[in-house]
Amino acid sequence: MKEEKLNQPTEQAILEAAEKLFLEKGFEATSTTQIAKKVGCNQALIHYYFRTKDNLFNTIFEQKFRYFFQQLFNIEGAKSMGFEDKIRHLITSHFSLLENNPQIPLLIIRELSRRPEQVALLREKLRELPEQLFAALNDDLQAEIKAGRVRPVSLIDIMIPAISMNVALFVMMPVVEQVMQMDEGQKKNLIEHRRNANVDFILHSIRA
Amino acid sequence: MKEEKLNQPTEQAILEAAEKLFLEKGFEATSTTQIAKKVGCNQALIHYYFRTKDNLFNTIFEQKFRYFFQQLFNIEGAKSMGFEDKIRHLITSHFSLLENNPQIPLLIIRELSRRPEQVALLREKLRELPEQLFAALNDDLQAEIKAGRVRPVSLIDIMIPAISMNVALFVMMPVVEQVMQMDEGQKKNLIEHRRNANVDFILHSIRA
DNA sequence: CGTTTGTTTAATAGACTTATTAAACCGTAT
DNA sequence: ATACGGTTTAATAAGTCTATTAAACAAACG
Repeated sequence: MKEEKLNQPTEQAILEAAEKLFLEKGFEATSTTQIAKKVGCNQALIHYYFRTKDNLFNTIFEQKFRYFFQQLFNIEGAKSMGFEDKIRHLITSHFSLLENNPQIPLLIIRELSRRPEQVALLREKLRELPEQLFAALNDDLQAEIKAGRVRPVSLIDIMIPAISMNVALFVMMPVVEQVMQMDEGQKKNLIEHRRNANVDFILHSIRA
Repeated sequence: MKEEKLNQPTEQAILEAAEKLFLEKGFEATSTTQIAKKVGCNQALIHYYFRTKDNLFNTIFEQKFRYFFQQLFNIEGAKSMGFEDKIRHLITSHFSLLENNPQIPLLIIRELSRRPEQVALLREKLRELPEQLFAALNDDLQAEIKAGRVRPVSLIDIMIPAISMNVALFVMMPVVEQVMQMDEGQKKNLIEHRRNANVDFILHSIRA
């Protein structure tokens, strides 16, 4: 029986090498031979630990995925804030999460359509959110609207632009980087600017 | 010598089948065998007309690409409008272009990194815009700001959110569709709503 | 009717992919 | 030392992929 411990250095090394390659090139464009080469081991070893390439991919996908959404909904600390600070906190947290995992959205977009099993995973993860956060945030929003500090707008019409702006930045960044011939410093500057620009744009848009 | 006429029905059929598959699954995940099967012809015929798979892909990529950016910068009719109408026209035109070509952004994001030749193509296409439109639009913006109708904001900080919201909608739509189990009607409703919601969100955000 | 020209197909070479198998290896415990 | 466990490798099966080649086919022309 396979141990679940992962204390094996090679199994971990395979996971890490495969993660990098899958994130970078996608499932189809990555071969077990390439993974083995990156690890510095024999190709058969990949199959010894994970049996199939699909297995290996799913392991990584689920793990990255659970981590990503766990972080996404990990929004303690915003509870006692005022509305504007709460929005600011949520959006910048989302931004930072993307900054630290810039390739995950594209991985999901790329691979989800051919993997119905993992659609269920995403659906389940997404069901954890709505009641707790969404309802509370919506109460706050309605109060702000009633108080005349925010124009009448639905919560979803705030969230979609916020998520879109954050995700689009990191999904499109590789293209922008190449086309604009940006160096690392320019890229960092752009990201740093967008971190606040995105949330400011949202806040300006919803004020009454 | 190969004719450039494309009056060959099979050559056109190959282009159309390949376009669908490349857009749907990407370059790596599409085989010439699959293309031939979709066309209903022998696999060698693909190579008879295009010699290599890479050739075929590049032909399609460049064609789609030129069309996309030509449309993108085809913004006559906005000249004589007031500022708000001009912004509205530009953003909804962009939205409609994406609506009619929803897979092009993802194709570019997916394939551009491995194709430096086509980075040059994109760079060239992008250089056609800036002087004409950007400068004129920026003059309008500065006038609006001076007149106190728009808050102080740079043009790029308006364009990035606008493009991001529009692109993100169509790039993320396949995922949203699957996860939310939306039918065709719900999808249409969402798109119809976002068409105006996106531009309204921008206009609200920039007003003084 | 036969030839020519462009189109299409069958066959296949050669490279690469995933996955399996048996053998080699290596540290540990008897 | 030796036998045993898990680990790693070499070898290879079986399949797919791109691309080429030679032959079959069909329509137009002499």
